[in-house]
Amino acid sequence: MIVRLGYVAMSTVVSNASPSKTMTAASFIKLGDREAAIRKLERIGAENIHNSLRLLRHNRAHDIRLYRFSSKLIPLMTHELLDGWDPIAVLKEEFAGLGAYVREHKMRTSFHPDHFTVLSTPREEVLKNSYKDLERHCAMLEAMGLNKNAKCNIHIGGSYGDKEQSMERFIRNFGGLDETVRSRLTLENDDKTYTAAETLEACERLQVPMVLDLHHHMVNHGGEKPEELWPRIQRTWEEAGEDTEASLGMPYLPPKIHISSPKNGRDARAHADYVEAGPLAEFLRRIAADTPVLDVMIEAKMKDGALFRLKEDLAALPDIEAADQAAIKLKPV
DNA sequence: ACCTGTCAAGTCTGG
DNA sequence: CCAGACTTGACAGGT
Repeated sequence: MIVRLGYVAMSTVVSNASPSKTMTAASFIKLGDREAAIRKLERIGAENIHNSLRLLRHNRAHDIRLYRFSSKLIPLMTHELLDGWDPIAVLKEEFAGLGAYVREHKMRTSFHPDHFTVLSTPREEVLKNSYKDLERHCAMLEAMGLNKNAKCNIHIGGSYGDKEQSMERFIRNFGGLDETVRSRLTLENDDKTYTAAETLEACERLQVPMVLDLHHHMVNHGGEKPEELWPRIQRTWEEAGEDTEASLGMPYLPPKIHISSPKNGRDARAHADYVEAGPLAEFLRRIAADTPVLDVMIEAKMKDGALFRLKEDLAALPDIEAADQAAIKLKPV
């Protein structure tokens, strides 16, 4: 089994390369001149895209093919103050340049809109904003010229005192999305409400691939072992790829999981600086026989710094070896 | 250069 | 019905 490692948004290795610089609504208003303030937002957006490209070059140099873009690329993109503003059209060239690099090097990229995007919500306003946010994220991927292999990952959302009913509402609201958006989504189990087994059921009903978060599963589960759910999770990925040979250099779109380690015993949900190799290696061994390629997204405070350390720690185990700077393979035992 | 409070957005809990 | 916690990187304003 080949395991490819990736990281999220920012680097702790490359300095001054934030892809998430922002502007507050208060300072937008304070500037007074609306047109000037909008130009400033666009400059920040262009800089964030430029830094994202710098990070992709860094990734390329270190064999990292898996990367999640920052959801804060364009500040205040869906804020009501900026109604009528179309930053994606304005930054068309910048987005196209970023996407061209992704395609040239056959990288796998994604977005993860933050927790304000909630399709299980009973509130009309929240749903409307969630639709808008998802549409904008997909529009950015379109502007990059990336096909359906570039996904948008979200959670099911809140339970509002009735988990089953909220799940049904999620399914209904999901159906209200445009097909072009739906076909880019993945669903991830969360650390408080919907477990991996429950998320998997939604994925099977909606025919959406599932991203298994092993850390979330550890703190929120119904007693199932992740390897027991794995064959079904893997099946949700079977139809998810598009033209993968040309765009990713792979025969299919590999399943993806998230990994992080608890910060400490007291707050088991918080993310630690680095990722412990042991528990991940244990899971990998259990699924290795039936999983030729797995993509693992690292969610640790030290970002790519944690990636390199994890790769070294994994490669030091007797049944694992390095495949390159950012991937490992499990030797058959 | 460094420190601290604040920030667009949502949900949950407790009062 | 409302305040505060949750959580993250970065701003804003201070020293």
